[in-house]
Amino acid sequence: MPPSDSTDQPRWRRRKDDRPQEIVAAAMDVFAERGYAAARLDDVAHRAGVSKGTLYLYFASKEELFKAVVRAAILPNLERAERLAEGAPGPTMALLDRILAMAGEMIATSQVAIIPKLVIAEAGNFPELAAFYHREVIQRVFGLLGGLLERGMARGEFRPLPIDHTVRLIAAPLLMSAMWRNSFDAVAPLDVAALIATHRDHLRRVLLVTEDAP
Amino acid sequence: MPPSDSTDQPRWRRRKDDRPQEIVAAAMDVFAERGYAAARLDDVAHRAGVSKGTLYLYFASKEELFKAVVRAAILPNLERAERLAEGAPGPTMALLDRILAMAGEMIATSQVAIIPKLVIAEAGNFPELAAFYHREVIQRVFGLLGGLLERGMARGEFRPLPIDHTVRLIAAPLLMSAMWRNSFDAVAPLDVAALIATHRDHLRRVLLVTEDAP
Amino acid sequence: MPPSDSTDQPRWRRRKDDRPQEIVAAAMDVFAERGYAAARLDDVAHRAGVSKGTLYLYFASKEELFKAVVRAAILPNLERAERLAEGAPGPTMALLDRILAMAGEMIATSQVAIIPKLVIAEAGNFPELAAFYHREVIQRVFGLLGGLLERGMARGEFRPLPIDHTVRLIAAPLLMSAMWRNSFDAVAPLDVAALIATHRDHLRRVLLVTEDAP
Amino acid sequence: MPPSDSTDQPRWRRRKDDRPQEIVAAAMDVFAERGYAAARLDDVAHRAGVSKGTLYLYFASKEELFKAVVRAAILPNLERAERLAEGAPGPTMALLDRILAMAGEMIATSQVAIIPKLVIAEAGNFPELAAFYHREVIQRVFGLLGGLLERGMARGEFRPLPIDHTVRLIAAPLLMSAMWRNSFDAVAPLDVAALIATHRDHLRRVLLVTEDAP
DNA sequence: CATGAATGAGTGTTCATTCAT
DNA sequence: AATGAATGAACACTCATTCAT
Repeated sequence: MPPSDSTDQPRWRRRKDDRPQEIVAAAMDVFAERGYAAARLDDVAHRAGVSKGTLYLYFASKEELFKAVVRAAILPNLERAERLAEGAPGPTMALLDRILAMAGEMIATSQVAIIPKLVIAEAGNFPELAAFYHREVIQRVFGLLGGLLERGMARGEFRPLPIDHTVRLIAAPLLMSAMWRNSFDAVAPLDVAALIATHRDHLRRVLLVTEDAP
Repeated sequence: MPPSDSTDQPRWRRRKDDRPQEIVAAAMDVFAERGYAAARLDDVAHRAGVSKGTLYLYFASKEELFKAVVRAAILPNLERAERLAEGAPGPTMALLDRILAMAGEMIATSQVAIIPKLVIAEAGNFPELAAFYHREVIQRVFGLLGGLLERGMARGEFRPLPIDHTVRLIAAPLLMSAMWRNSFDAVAPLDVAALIATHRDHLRRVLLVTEDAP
Repeated sequence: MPPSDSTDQPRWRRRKDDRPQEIVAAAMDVFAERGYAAARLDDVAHRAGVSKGTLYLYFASKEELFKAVVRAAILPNLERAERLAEGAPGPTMALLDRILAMAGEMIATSQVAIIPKLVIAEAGNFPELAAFYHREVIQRVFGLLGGLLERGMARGEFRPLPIDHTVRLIAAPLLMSAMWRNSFDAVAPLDVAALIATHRDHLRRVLLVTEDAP
Repeated sequence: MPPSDSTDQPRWRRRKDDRPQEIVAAAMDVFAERGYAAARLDDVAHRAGVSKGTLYLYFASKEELFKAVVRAAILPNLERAERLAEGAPGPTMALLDRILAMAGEMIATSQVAIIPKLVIAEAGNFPELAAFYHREVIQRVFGLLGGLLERGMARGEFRPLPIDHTVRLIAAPLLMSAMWRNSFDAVAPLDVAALIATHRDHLRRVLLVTEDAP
């Protein structure tokens, strides 16, 4: 038996404050792999290293756990993006570039890209969740992008365009990438960064006034 | 009771050849409402007006029924779109406009827009279905759009652009619309046609060589 | 292997119409042994010779099954007693004797005496059941006895007494016997018939006018 | 911080000797409301103002706690009744009246009337408890009443009657009242005192020799 | 072909009990 | 003594699938 190093903790070590996050992380894995309905709480518990009963100390039901996963995954990233966009100086297109790049990297490398797929898949069964996601996530993303567009137009950088539709058209390839990564990537992997780069090039032509008459 | 001859048809004659299609139609409704996992075959049978056992005369399992729904919903529309694109004369952008309009209308009005959501949601649980859908649907859609792009470039109508990425960027708003319609439309309805129209305007700037220097 | 006789039926023999009654009978046994909460539907199913799922073909929940048990056990006996009391001629005390004897025998020999105990035990958890039982059973029993009392008084056989209380005092020893049989009989068996006989003797002194001055 | 001396009492001094009684009192409430099986120890702990673990410092299991509730509720009242009956002078019927009145008031106003219902409901699951209750409660109640009957007969006040049955017939309305109060009182409240008063009137006719020939 | 009664494995949830602190 | 986080066995209920008719 090898000696245990100094960080060794008895396996019953109570880490009460970390538990909810550990459970949420495990749940995200399982929901990501199986979808909401097919995910088994047994698996979540096992992956979190706790018993099934422990789940219910922190989350009242599978549905509540699901909502916690959505919140935990989305909100920090959203806040990061909003901070990025808020006080920044310089050309608006550069800001938009940075936002797109950040989103692209997140989609390419992190688990959170699974969330929209999960929410969309279960929107019919959990209308309340759909409303929450629309209000707390989609509206904020759209508001963020819409603010950039308005800023660009106000500064004469962007052509006048219908904000609402353009925002959706900016976001659509991100959504598609997130979906693809969690559905068809095993069949045909997607180079998200490259796709987003081309998206950015296209957006330049669509948005910038200076592109019009080179 | 006299024996009936062989041509005798009971007046409650079941249109036995229509059964599978009726079942598939009912299944599409139910899958659309609940998602694959939460859909109950009881409901499918009831909506199709048959018994649960009858389902198994035509489909070996829930999974096979699901695949049949996907095939039945997608392939006819896909063939229609391919026919539209194939032999047509005239400017490529006009062709693309027609394809987009057709897709937009389908998304706005028909049930089939639910399919991508279902496939994406269950891709993890049914990798074979994901592969099938990628091969038989996505590849063909991408091939269709890619062919148009190549045609446009060959005729000097379109600027040279990376085919593969551009195809995805053309398709992304369609996917987003399909998703939205089946997830958040109850919360915030989407005017698909208008969104696609703006998309078309943007594409004009991105694709057409003549837009560059008016 | 001994030859099976002519009544032998394949074990999958469907006896669709009998199923609910078989299940109710099994459930009565299990509820009687364990009480409502401690009764396991697995046991009920096993005792009824069906699978657990089959229970749910006929009863929507454990609670509904419980109500069905109560109804099935009580109502036939109640109707029998009411028929006994209704059209009968002769002295009222003789009628009352017959009712008491019948009740005593039922308590002594049949399963149904378990029902009041079950209902009383669960009245707090199922107020609706309590209301049903009060309305459909207790009120009818009290009405039956009250009718006899009124008849006896009208005919000058019985002394004038407060109907409502007297009815309860007539019923109380029956209830006690039913409770005892299903609680303490293993510890100290009760001779229900003898107790009821003494009860009848006491009632004679209480009720009859002719006993007063022999 | 100065060291406290040995007589120092923290101001939050727990009355540690009262703990078990507080727990028993809380448990009685919860058992009364829900029945044994449906009662949650969480609720008991919460109502007693202690943690769930503390329960197990004083009671080895839910079953032991249940027995403690039964003992605590019944024995003091029983002793009170026995003291009432023992040394008293005067007519036996007056004594019996007082016993009945005391029992009636207890049933009408106190929690303890819930106990017989609980014991009877769980007698099947806890035969040992049933035996204990029969031995320590029922036998003593019957002994108490039987002693009164014997005294009355010995003094020529009461007619000769079978002690054992008559005791049960005296007790039955009390049991019924206790049951009713905890089952159907919400549906149809019972005036226990009035019922017991009528019971007393009936008993007078049954028991007293002088009533026979006024 | 068609039925629908029957199955039984599977899962979310509860709660008495334990035990490290 | 007291806590309360953690456990895990237990159970009601669901539903895809089967099969005798």
